[in-house]
Amino acid sequence: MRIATWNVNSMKARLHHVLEYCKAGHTDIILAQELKLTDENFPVDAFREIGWQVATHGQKTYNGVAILSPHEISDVICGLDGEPEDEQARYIEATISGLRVASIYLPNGNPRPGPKFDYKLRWMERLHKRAAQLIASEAPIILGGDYNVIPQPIDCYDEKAWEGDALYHPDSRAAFFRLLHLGYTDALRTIHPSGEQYSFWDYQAGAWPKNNGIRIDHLLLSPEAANRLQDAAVDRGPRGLEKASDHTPVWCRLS
DNA sequence: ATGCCCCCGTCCCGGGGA
Repeated sequence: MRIATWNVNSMKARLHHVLEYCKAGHTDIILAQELKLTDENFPVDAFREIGWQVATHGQKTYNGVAILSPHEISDVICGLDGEPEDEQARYIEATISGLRVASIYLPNGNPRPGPKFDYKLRWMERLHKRAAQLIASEAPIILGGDYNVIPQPIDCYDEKAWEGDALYHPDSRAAFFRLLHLGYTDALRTIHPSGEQYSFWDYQAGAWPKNNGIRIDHLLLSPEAANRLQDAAVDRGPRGLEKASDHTPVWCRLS
C-alpha cells in the first residue's frame, strides 16, 4: 500500500498532472491539498473515468483538501473540532483498506507576528488533539499533508533566509515536534535520516533549477503504521513538468 | 531585495501563497 501527499496548487490548473500521476500507478492513495475549488466544481468525473474515487472538502479560491484512491473510501470526516466559526477547508479524514488517513493543509502563518501566525498555532493545537484521539485508537494512521513547517535546519537550503519566517519559527517547529512526540513517525526522515529531502521550491528566483527548496510536506505514521513502513521518498518528477505545482509528491509504502 | 512567479476572481489588479 503506497500513500502520497501532494499540494497541487489548484486542482483545476493541475488536473492533467494529477490524472497522469494516478494512471502511472505510482500510488494507491493521494492526499491532496490546495484544491482552490468548491466540492461542486471538483472534477469528480475525470477521476471516475480512470477508476478513482474522491472525497473532497473544498472551498472557493483558497485551501481545499481531498483524498483520492482507486480503493473504497469510507467514514469521511471534514474539519477539526475546537473553532466552529473556522470556515477554512484544511482537513479531511477517511478510511481506505483498514488505514485511517488524513489530508492536511496547515496554515502558512505569515506574516509573523500577527493574527495569521496565532491562527496557525491554534490550528496546530486543534490538530494535536485530533492526532491524540486517533493514536489512542491503535489503528494504522497516516496524517499526510502540507504542514507548512520546516522541521530542522537540514530541511531548508538556507537557514538564514528562513529565520523569523512562520514556517521555521521555533513555535511552529515545537508544535510539529509535539505531534511527533505523541508517537508519530516522520516517514521520510526515518527512511532518509540524512541529506536534503525537499518537497517545495518557490516559483520565483529560479529556486527549482538552483535546488533552493524546503521540506514542508510530511507523512506522519502512528506506531501501527510505522511498524509496516517499507520505503519513503520524494518524487521530484512532477516538479519538473510544464505548469508544475510548486510542491512535489512525497510518498511512503507500507507492507 | 519581500520582488522576482503562479493561481484565483465575475477579472487587467489585488490577495494569498511560502
